[in-house]
Amino acid sequence: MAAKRSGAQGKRSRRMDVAIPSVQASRSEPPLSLERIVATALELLDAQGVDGLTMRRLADRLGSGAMSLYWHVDNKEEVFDLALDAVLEYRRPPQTVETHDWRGDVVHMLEDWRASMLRHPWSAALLPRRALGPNMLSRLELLSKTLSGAGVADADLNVAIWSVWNYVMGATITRGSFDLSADDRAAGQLRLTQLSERYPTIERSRLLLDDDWNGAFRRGLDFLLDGVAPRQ
Amino acid sequence: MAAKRSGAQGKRSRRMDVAIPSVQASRSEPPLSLERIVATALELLDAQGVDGLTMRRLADRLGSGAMSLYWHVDNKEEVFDLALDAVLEYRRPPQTVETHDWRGDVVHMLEDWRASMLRHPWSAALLPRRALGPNMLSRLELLSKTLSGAGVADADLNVAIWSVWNYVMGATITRGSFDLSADDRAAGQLRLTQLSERYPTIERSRLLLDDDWNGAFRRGLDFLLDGVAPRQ
DNA sequence: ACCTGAACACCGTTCAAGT
DNA sequence: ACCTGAACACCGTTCAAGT
Repeated sequence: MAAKRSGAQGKRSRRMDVAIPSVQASRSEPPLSLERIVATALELLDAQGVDGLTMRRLADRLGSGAMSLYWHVDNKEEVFDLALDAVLEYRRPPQTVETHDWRGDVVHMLEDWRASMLRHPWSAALLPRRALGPNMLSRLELLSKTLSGAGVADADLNVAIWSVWNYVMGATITRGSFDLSADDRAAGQLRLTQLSERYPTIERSRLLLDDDWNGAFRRGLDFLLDGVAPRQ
Repeated sequence: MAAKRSGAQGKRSRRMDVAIPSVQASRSEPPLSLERIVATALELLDAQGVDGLTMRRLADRLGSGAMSLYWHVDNKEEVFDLALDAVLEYRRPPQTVETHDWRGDVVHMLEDWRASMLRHPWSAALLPRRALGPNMLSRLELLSKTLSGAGVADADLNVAIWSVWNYVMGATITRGSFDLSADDRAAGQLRLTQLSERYPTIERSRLLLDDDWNGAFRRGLDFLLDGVAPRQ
């Protein structure tokens, strides 16, 4: 609320609106733009994680003053929103033949969603805290349409989607954070071994060292899909 | 690494180690202690959320200087760890008769876990980022033992546990954050309606307005458990 | 239209010092 | 053993001003 100016304005203003800016003084930085800001934010986030993104650092990388960002963007949260939605863009597979393999389609969509987030490990944990951007909505729409086409009744559609959402988000958030600290996990398992009288079962199964994330994801997903929309 | 002193030391030092402290000057604050710090941190987190917890504010509520906390605690992260594990304490149900209803036991454990986190909506999003504390390990141990007793093969145990973990965490994190912003969701659905040519399916099912969280959680969980360990 | 620096009200934590 | 204040190196953002 209380929208200032900016936002959309900043976005369109670069595409030959008024005049072609005189050739940029030698090879100094190109002018600021939403595109450059988002791209650089992604770099920073990938390199330094969520806490690494700072308005000041971001501006620094862009070769501008910290406050210049605020003409293009309302606040730091908007930077997060834009970066997040950039990650979630869905490039549909090259519309091959009409498959009627809805299960395969769904699995593909979900694995692509997960993979997109894992490519930017900060993104999954951010997603549930933010409003759903257009790219995420598109993914949900496509998922919903596919499930619906697969015969899931309208009354069951929301449960199906949220179940799958919960599973994918949980898997990806966990994977994204646990993965960063493989050392911690080894240390954890060690501590577990020392306390093996207290945690015998998970010590024995080496729960904390298990790292077949992809396999576990896929197998759990199959269980869930079996229930959500039984194979025909 | 590089452990200073403190930590465990601070913890035990209050229980009549040296001498009974002279009756606290009138009714001013009791002395600092890990217990008080954690309890107050919980209050602050419940009231203000993750960003609301500040070492300075925490000390303020405790009637001490900001730096006094650092004798009891290594850093802010440790405060989070302690608060988180406090939330996850599991009070087992009054060991009634030996039930052999493993499925009921598992469902109870998972619903209790979810409910514990939802009572402190900041906690779920924190859990995947932190090392697993003793209370969480106990929960996993109990879960593991129960599934194992229900006939899940050792080779499948980790997949089963991580699947369930993923689902519960995803559901709880999502619920915890979406719930805070019911207005946003209504606004989102409104925006969706305006864009209904772009997102017809999820617009029609009113996905963003669905709020039978408990029912959806339970139904999705049943699907998953059916797959993880088929009803005998 | 776009960018800037100074300033404000915050942070977590180190350090040297108090009792 | 326990607590403290001053200080450092940061934050996000407002504001009034520059071009």
